[in-house]
Amino acid sequence: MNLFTHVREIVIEVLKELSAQSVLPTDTDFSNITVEPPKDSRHGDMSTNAAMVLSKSVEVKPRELAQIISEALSPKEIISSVDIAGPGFINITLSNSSWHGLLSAILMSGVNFGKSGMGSSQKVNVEFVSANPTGPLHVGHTRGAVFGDALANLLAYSGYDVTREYYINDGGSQVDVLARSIFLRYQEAFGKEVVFEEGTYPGDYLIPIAKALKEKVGDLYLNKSEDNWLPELRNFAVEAMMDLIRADLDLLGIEMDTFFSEKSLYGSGKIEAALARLRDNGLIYKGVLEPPKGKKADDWEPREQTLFKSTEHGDDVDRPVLKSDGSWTYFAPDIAYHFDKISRGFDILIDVFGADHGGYVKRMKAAVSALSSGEVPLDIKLCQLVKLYQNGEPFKMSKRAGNFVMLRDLVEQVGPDVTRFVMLTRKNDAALDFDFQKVLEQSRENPVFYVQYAHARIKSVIRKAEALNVDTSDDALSEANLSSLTHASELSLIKKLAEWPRIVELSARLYEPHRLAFYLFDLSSELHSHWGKGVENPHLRFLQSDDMPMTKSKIALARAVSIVISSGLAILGVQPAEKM
RNA sequence: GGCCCCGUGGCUCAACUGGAUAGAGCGGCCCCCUCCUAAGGGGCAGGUUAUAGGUUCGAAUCCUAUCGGGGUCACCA
Repeated sequence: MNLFTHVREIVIEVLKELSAQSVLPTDTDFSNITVEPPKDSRHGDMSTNAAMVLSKSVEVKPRELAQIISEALSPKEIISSVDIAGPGFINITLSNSSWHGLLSAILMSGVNFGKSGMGSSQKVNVEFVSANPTGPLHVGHTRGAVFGDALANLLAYSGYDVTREYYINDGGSQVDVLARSIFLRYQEAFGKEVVFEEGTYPGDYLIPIAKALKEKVGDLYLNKSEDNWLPELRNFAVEAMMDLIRADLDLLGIEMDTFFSEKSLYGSGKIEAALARLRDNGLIYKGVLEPPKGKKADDWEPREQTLFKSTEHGDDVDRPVLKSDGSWTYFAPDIAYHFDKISRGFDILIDVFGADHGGYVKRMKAAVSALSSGEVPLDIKLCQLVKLYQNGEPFKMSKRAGNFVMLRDLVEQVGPDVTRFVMLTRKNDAALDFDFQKVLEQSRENPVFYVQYAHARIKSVIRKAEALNVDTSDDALSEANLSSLTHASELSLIKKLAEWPRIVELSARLYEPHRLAFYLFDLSSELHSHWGKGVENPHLRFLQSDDMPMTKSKIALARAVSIVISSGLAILGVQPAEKM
């Protein structure tokens, strides 16, 4: 139940009546008309831009048109007053009873309040994390993991049929490197001295993997040359790495629906099929690329390659799909992978990439556009880098020294809730500063605790109400006498709750889950503020020990707030606190 | 040099994709536990939204240029 869309319908209805009366042209376009909460609550409950949007087409000054519209609007039942302000805003104040009706509706729909059919069961594929299977996840992957998961939750909540997917890059030469690195650790496990040269992975995490290998095969590979063990070790290594990665994701409560192997594309004919599709559209040709402009490219030399004409679909230059030696580039299987997603029948594709893959966006979109004849939209959400700080100092991570901060370390220290919430309290395309020490030492100042505390306060007060024999089931509460909730502070809490469905819808439409985190913070702030007023004014406390019907009404309000907080936290993947 | 992202109080970030007097948190200063959880509440100070033009009823938001910061640039994945 979204009160804002409801009121918007009323506004549109009124406008249609006006065009029937020839005040407005019959072909007027109403699509730009919005009904929103005004920034300043003194302007009323809802505000519409209708007069300003339409004034030009009818050649009437905005304020005059606003006058006409507002007169037609005022008799409507749920509206208590209409004002005109500023350049032509029509400000609407709803009757208290309509707010009470909303509160009752929230209690009756419970966790379903805010869910919508907006997605109309369209199939969405959200691909995220997709880290190379060469080691455990580190902090850099965490943001994309949390973002993708929250986005998937949000879309599912909004009526989409969501698949979470992980693309395993197990086809390339980095897997050879991994296998060789494990082989070194394997030799080490037999007491051999080994040297980790440039181009190997020296990380400690391979030691237990090598031990497991030793237990499994004994000294079978020990003094053998590479061609005896490389293929087997590749598989062994990737499986071991994926176990690590799955365990890391599990720490954050993330569960993928599909793991898609790059390697499975080779030899399946799928790469050939995808490229054939492009070729049929005249988008594959042999040619020589220009050297990158302005960039010093000492080692650049003209080279004939097989190219995808991605420029026809918005890219800046055409992209090679075959290397000059005739083998696939990385791009080729990725094209096939996305073609596979399309042929699995997804209506919408979303890729969550790290910012370092920004240069990859245009070509991927070009490929999907070409392969689906523009039918399947691909949205790529880039998560900017996470800059780690320790005591305000930038924390250096070095690949060479192997001192990456691992996802596991992070989650074990600050917990999954803080990790998730903090990562989501930022727009995905803005860089994120994450101060280890700050989150650890000043955890009480962290927004996640603020929200959880609000929830815990409500739970506490509900427990006390139950001790006073108040029936706190949602059914009972929805039948409470809500009309006794007339204080401005109580009403503004209800009004904040009314925004929930539209925040969900907005966030889902823009693929911006961070908006939910900010909303929850605002709602919690409203709750804490209301709570604080109870100090001065005992009539505002939730528990009125000498007036049980009144207590029940106020508990109904508290319960509605907790419903929305827990729905919101569930989308973000954060636990609501019962007690603190 | 090309492309992508960012630039908003001392610091970290919002701002409902063009709306009204640009909002929060932290830090600073001042108040509030005889009271449902003070991990909280109330108040004060702090802004020419990097700069310069443009578009229009109206710009932090869109366009152009400039300046800063980050990312990325064919035979790696």
